[in-house]
Amino acid sequence: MATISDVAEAAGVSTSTVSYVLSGKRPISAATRARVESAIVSLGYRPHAGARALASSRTNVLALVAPLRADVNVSVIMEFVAGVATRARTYDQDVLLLTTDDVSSIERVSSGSMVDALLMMDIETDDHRIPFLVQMKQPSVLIGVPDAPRGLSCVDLDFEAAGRLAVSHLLGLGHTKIALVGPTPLVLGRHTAYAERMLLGYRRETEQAGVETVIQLSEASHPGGRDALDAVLDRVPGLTALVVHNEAALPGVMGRLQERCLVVPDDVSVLALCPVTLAEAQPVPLTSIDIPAMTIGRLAVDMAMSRVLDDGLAETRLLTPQVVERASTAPLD
Amino acid sequence: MATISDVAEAAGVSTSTVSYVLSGKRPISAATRARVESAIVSLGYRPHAGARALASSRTNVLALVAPLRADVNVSVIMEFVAGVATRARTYDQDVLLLTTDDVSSIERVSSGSMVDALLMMDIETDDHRIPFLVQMKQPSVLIGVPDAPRGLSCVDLDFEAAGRLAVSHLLGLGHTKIALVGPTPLVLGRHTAYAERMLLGYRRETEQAGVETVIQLSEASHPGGRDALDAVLDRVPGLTALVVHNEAALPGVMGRLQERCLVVPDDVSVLALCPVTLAEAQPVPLTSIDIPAMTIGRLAVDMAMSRVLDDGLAETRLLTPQVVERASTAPLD
DNA sequence: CTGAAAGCGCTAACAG
DNA sequence: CTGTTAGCGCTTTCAG
Repeated sequence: MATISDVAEAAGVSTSTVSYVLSGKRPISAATRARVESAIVSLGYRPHAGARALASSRTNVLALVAPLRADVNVSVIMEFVAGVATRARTYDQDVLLLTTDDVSSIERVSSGSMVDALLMMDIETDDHRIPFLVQMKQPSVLIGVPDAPRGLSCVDLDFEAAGRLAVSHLLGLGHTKIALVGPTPLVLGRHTAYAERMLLGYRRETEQAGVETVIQLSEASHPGGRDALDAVLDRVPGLTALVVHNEAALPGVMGRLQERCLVVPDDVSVLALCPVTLAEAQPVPLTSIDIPAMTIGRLAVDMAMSRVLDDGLAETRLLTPQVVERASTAPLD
Repeated sequence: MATISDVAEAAGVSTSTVSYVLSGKRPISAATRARVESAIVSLGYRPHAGARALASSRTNVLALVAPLRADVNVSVIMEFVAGVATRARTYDQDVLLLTTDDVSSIERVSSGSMVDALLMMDIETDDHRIPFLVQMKQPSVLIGVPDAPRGLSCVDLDFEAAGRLAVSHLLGLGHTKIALVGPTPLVLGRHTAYAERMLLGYRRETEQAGVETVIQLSEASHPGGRDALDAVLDRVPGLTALVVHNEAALPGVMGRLQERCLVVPDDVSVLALCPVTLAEAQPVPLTSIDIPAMTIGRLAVDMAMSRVLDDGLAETRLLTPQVVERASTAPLD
């Protein structure tokens, strides 16, 4: 492998000049630049990442902490990851993937100076990793909003608003016998922030409107969705509308509705909280509140890089949810 | 951050001793080791990854090239990634995720000495990246088998055998009116290796048995699966068995069968080629040939590390497919 | 606008 | 069993 000295020699300049040509951190005459650049090309020179990191304390790598739980919304995670990875490249950053949520991985990459910043998914309301993130030398961005961000940057869909919006949208259509098919007990058991916030919004809006409702947790699987629907129909006689916040259970819920000869939206309206791709892929295109995972991933990178590059401030950004009407909701009679 | 000199000073030894305590590359007396280790702990010392990479030309990072295409088997990819990430940690390696399949990323991480080895998914029969992988200084492992591996390591399920096995299993049950719902035209259009190999096996086995069959490509979506099933039923009057090699279309196929009042397995047997988790999550648990994505991911890491550590030889490993009987297949009358 | 040279923190000869 | 020291390849003062 060619080194910076090889390039310098070939171009008849010093190594620092080569370095500055590469970084653009000081003016270089056109002639010199040209010679250096052609030397770089002809030698196939690439800077050594480790050497660069050592000298500059910048790694050009972002850590993404993404627990790959089989039980949860695989497609959402994938979208996040895609958004992060793509956006990272626009800052000339690569992505180091950490799939465990234990603190040791975080400490390793942080203390080992392996990354410039950390992005963390699957945030819990009282996340045990936060104290570590707070005292790291690298900035971090939470994808999800804990109860106490402690000065960390956060970004997410406003899930509380989404919960409210789901309810108010159905109320607006005249439905009052409504229920929620929610996340798996596991997700809630971990106090996953987005799930709790959505429930909170859902509850507040129903209470405020004075309508009774039922919240049915569901396993994240086809059979789980079927069972959840059966339970809901048992618990809410005369049900006319359903909110579903559980991607994996969605097909089961929809399938079971059909089996029970309940036509969507004539008999039951369904509003899903899930990525558009999923909403559109159902047998009946679903009215939905989108989870803009790709966008959130991109924003997370932007926020991280603003802190890395410009020493920007921490902030919390909540994206406003929106209902997109498709074929699964209708006014009550 | 504490450096190795800080530790050496605190322990009253030289930096090389600290280094050797850490690497275990030469014997250290128990007493010295103890002092060094306690110094490490009390200072919270962590070696600087860049400095280490520079001095040792080992990064302890593996690159995973995993194009995150929305159209394809999201759950399979996730399993791979999980298998790779988990196994990597047992070798004290981290995982750098590359989500584009262009050559420049590969060159960047390779020439920049960012990684110790590369794992590459989504291999095509005549993959344009192979020439680059061949001349890299780091070893690489293909997850998938191209036509000409050119001395690279490969690992995958034996998809040709899987295609044959799917056919022979159904023939063994007495079915002769069989069809295949295959991958999306896009996947085949890219000449994705696993898809072509499966088709090859499927074709060979049917030809050899002298049975006619139909191969129906399908979009990777619920509606895609529905359409594919309709097309198949059109094209094969009296169909009694179906092989499905398209995870995302599976729910659509199954749903449409039910809509058309075709009972599985009484009227139509279904054999799926997909991860177990998916096969078990269907309304009717599917007889399937498992795609052991997690295992393949683990093996890929093992193969890569054997080349990194022991300078092992390149090899191609094909996992033998197996049918697991569940509720979706039955003998013909 | 360019060069010289001092590190960045660690590993691995080499020397004892 | 341990210490000394020469790099690894790059960035960035400091000097001109």
